[in-house]
Formats: sequence, structure tokens, C-alpha cells
Amino acid sequence: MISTKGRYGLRVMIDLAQNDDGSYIPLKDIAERQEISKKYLEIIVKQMVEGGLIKGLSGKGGGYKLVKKPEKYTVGEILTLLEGTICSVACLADKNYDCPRRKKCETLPMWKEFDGIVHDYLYGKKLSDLL
Amino acid sequence: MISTKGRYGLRVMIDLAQNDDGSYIPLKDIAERQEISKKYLEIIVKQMVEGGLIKGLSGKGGGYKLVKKPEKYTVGEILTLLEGTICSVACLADKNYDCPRRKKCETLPMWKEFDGIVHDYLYGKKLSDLL
DNA sequence: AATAAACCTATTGACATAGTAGGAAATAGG
DNA sequence: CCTATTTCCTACTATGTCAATAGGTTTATT
Repeated sequence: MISTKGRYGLRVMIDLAQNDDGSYIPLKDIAERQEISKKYLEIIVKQMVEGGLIKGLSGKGGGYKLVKKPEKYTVGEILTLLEGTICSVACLADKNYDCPRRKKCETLPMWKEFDGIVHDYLYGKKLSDLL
Repeated sequence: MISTKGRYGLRVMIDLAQNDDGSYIPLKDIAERQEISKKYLEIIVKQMVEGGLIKGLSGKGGGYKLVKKPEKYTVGEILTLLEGTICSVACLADKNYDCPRRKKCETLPMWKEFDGIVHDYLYGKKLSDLL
């Protein structure tokens, strides 16, 4: 299940794209438009800056803006950054985890296929598709 | 993310299908074969009995068995019973929840489409496909 | 009667989620 | 330089879910 972090973060990205006029957009405005607690958004937005998704500018006239054009972002990359993983099953989430039942597990192939479908959808969807 | 409940439950169903000889299969055997704590499986299996997925028989010679043929079960119905919902997004999980931003939400159509893809896959997959 | 199984209630430790609180640092305009 | 505005940073917290564990009661077979 995608948590509020991922969902709110995606909405911030859309808001930034829709209100982009070249200048920085203050979080206060985004929080009001999106009806989300500004304080909570701070945490989310911080992660997005650290992940290189957006950039921030402090001080008066500051705010946030996208670093790429909306068509260059995929929903998948945004959600992955905020959720840690968008993997549907624990045994696939950690790449380094070596399940002892890996070879005889009857469900693993299905989970892999399912995971592939989920990834294909989310990485195929662009931010610009949501505007 | 599908939890152990759903994943273990699915493996119990597969185990029951694979070892079905008409008689009841004790949970002890399933737990050993699947390398899962029997005590934990009790909780999961109880839900599956209550949900009508399998039936149990107490006493010596007792155990559990499927109530339908493996091709009559879908992975989706098994996971939905154990996970409560397999919905990918909170705002769609509760059918009665009426989001105030429903009409203007830019992400809702995408989540609906995504949810549809997930459902189609999981309800299209049959227990017999995993044997 | 003995045995083996399901069935039932309760508890627990660890972690994640969804925030809140309060302030420090940076930047622009006057 | 001063003030207002904004990001940036650390910490805290309530609530709930997950993944079990524990110990006993009931039911059915041999």
C-alpha cells in the first residue's frame, strides 16, 4: 500500500509543475492548495530535495521548483524515493536478501511477474501524464 | 506491500492442494513443510476457515482441506481475505470513504487505473496456476 | 482412556505511520 | 543594517500494525 508520503509527494510534484512560472514556489502555497499540513510536507519535500527530484531556495522569495521537465519524471522514481521501495512483496524488496526457500518456492515466480507489471506501469507513467 | 499473512496463507493453500488425498491434512505437517511457525499459521488458517476458503476438522485424524478445486480459487480472493484489502492506495481501500478532493484530485484516475491492473492480475491468477 | 488434532483468548516487542513542535540559518527588499 | 519570509534541522509522540508467542480448552479418533 502506497502511504501518504508517496501520495502527498506526488501531489507536490504535480503542484510544482502546474504552478511553474520559473520562480520558486513557497511550500506554504502548496500546502494550502493541496490541503496538507505544511509541517508534514516539510519532511516529504526534504527527502525530495535530497533525492535530487526538486531544488529548494531559502529566504524571502524562496521555495521549491522542479529540476527537470515534467515529462522527464516517472511516477515510479518519485514513489521509490519516498516509499523506499514500491515492491509488492518483502522477499523481493531487499535485493540482498537470499531466501532459503528461493529454489523451491512456488509463489516466487508469480510475485516476480506481479512485481514486473507494477513496475512497468509506474515507471511508464510520466509526471506530465498527470497534468 | 503484501504481508506474511497473505503470503503464508497462499502457501498453505498450495500445500493443501499439492498434498490433497481426500483426507484432512494436519497443520503440523504444513508448518514443517513450509518452514513456518505452526502457532502463527493457526491464526492465518483460522481466518481462512472463517472466510470459507478451507474447512477444518478437530480431533485425531483431523486437519484442514480445500472446499473447492484449486482452479476455482483465485489468488486475489485468498489475498483479499487475509490482507483485508489488496488496494494499493488508502483513498480507494475504503469504499465508503468520500474524499473531499475527489473531484479535483489529479492522481485519483491514475490510482484507479493502477488498482484495476493489480486486481486484474491477481483475480486472473488461479491457485491451480501455482502448482 | 489416551492421543492428536483444531480451536480460542490474550499478550508482546519491534517498527512504521502520520504527524507536531520549536527553533536556526539563509535570502531578498526597503 | 533590519525585517520579513522562507527553507532547513533536530527532536518528539501517539497510534496502529506486524509477526509472532504462550497456554490452555474442546473435539474427535483409536
